[in-house]
Amino acid sequence: MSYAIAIIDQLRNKKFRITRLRKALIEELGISKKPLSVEEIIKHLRKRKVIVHKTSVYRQLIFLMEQDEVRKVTFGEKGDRFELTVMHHHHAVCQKCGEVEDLLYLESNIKQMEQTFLKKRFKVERHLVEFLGLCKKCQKEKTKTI
Amino acid sequence: MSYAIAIIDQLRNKKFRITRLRKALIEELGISKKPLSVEEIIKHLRKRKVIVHKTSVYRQLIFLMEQDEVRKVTFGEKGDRFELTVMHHHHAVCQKCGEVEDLLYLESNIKQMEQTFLKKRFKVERHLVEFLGLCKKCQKEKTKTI
DNA sequence: TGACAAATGCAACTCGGTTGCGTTAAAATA
DNA sequence: TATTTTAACGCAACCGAGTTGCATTTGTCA
Repeated sequence: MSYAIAIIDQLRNKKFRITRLRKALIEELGISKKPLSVEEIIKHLRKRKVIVHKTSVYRQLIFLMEQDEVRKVTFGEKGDRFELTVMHHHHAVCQKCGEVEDLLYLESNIKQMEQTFLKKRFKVERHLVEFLGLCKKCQKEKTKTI
Repeated sequence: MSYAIAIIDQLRNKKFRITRLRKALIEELGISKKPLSVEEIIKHLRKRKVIVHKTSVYRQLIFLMEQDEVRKVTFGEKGDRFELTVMHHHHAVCQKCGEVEDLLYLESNIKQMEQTFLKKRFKVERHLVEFLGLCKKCQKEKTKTI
């Protein structure tokens, strides 16, 4: 199931243009199981014959973040990664094979932590909760990590 | 209370040289209440008359990370930040005034989350747990965030 | 279909971080 | 304490993710 159609509709209602890039980018993020780097985005788009300049991708991502449709996440690598806001959750990232697992089962823990802030009167706008390590497979064939 | 002396001693025992920069850097990280950026490190060192090139700071931080005495953390900003491993905990970062509060009271939540991974056989090597938002003070005088 | 602003492509740029190499200074030895 | 060795340093040049300015293209609406 993809969230892309709803997002595109919402943007159209807000009178924003639906360009080839904007549409394809939202669709790609909507079907990706993990947050994507700009490099990955360009590669994926190329596969579906949408050839774009990195500048346009960055500007598009900034636009979508302003509309609160996209969020930046970090796995402690060099570059940033991006995901649809509606798909926001947390990840276990294998440092060797790069496999990403969604951590749906942590949501209650995170909610619980955010309760703590209510008491402290700190208004949480954003959180980073990611776990980096080795997946089951890669623990066996242990070599160098990324 | 500073952790610097113990760390320096340990390095000396491992036959590493204790240079002016190495010593001053460990001491600065040891007295800082928050993880520091390289820019901040250079500024702090300058105040105590230790003038160093950014290259040396980066190399020193890489060395200290290899020795597992220092960790890289990210607050979702441009650059990275660094802290002593023994001081590792999590933070609430105000996006306006930059104030950083240690989240000692989250440790039990994080331990709990890591329990989850034991069941999944995912070996956690590192985690990112940071909360970004507005502190009590800045919520009142609300303007632009960083 | 034409007009117009929004979005795009491209070149040049910024800036955090890295690399190569010649120089300096910790610390072991005499 | 002077001498030797080599780890650590400073500097210049570089790398690459992300940004900016501007001319060109394209989505939308009359």
